[in-house]
Amino acid sequence: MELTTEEKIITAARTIFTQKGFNATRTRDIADEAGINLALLNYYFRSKKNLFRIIIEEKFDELFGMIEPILSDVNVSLEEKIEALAANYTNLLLVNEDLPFFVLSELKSNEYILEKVKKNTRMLSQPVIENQLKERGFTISTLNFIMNIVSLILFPFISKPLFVSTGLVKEEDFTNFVMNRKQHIPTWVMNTLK
Amino acid sequence: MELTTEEKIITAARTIFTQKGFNATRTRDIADEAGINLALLNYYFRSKKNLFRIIIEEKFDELFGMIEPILSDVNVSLEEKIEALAANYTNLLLVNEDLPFFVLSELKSNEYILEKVKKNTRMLSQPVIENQLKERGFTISTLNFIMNIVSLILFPFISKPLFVSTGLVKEEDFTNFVMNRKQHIPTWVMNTLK
DNA sequence: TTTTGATTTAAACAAATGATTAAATCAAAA
DNA sequence: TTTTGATTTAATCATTTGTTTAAATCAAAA
Repeated sequence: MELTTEEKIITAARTIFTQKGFNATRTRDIADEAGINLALLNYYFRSKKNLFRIIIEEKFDELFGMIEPILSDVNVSLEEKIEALAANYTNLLLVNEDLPFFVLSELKSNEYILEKVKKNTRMLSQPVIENQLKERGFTISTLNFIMNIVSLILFPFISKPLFVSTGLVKEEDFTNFVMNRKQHIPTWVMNTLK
Repeated sequence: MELTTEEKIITAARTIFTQKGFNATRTRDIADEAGINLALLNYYFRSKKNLFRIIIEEKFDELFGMIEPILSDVNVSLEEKIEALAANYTNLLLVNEDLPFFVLSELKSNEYILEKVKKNTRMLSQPVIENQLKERGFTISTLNFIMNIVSLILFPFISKPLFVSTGLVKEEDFTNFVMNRKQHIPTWVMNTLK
């Protein structure tokens, strides 16, 4: 591998921060995972918090970057929007299972992230959706529509530890489970509109 | 107030543990919240972990205690089951907003809770639901049926910080938002079955 | 009142942990 | 080869935090 020390640290930080969150992460664990000396972490990134910002920014964009472009496109029908969201998110989260929990968790405890959300809050795709719902004669509120879509897509990933530990879903079946849901969610959501 | 020292500590622990989780909670914060000396906490409960067990056990039962009796009752129709779950959970969580996130979070990091889940895993109301779905000619899998209900009910509480910080939901509207959803969820879920 | 055991307090300990320091090493430029 | 600046290391520091200790206080029994 041809990673610089800096890249090794970031890679390790990404792994451990997303797994354990900011507070539960030890700088020593990052150093070990990266195979470097502890002091190097502070030498390159000044502080744990600084390093964390890089990761959370990256993860945040991964999770929320796609939703706005899809929802606000007037040329994409409601059906196509749900399909695109279900497909893209499921694929993303299957290789990044900790992502939703991580972001929601840090949002609760991290001042900095709250600010970031508020800035990027042109999540105002609402008008477009509102129009499309009205045009088709659907009476559901835009907020409920969005909440339902996001719930059905994200919640299985957030609650996976619960469902696996109860035995309701087997670890090895989880991928198939969400891949299958991905295909049903558009129908389910459209059916709620009638 | 007529609380014993022991009760004051438990009350304080409940507040702080559910808000911050096990790791982020400081025994000193519990002591302060309870208005007692730090050493009393160990005098009465031996350790932080011990105190935590009492709280998590309690909260765990609150969150999962109701689901099994409702789902496994053969005399309760599918519609009534969804209604009961939506109503009971919404009411419970409105006065306990941190509960779902807290339990899911601790489930990920707490060995002890995993064991507790596995024991109480006679969450095998599956056969009853499976029958009721089959009888009515619905082809959705039992697992998807349960996952959809739970997602639609719980996710708004888990994602509240996100939706509030984006401005999609105003803090003061949240109660109305979920009270309104509570009434729609049974219809939405039944519509996914067609 | 005296005694006894439970309760409470202030102080301190030990381990964990983020950060810093000073010295060692290395690689490129002169 | 020597020099210079970047990189890396081992050791240490300071703070936080769960827990313990020893003494003080209090309330009930004798």
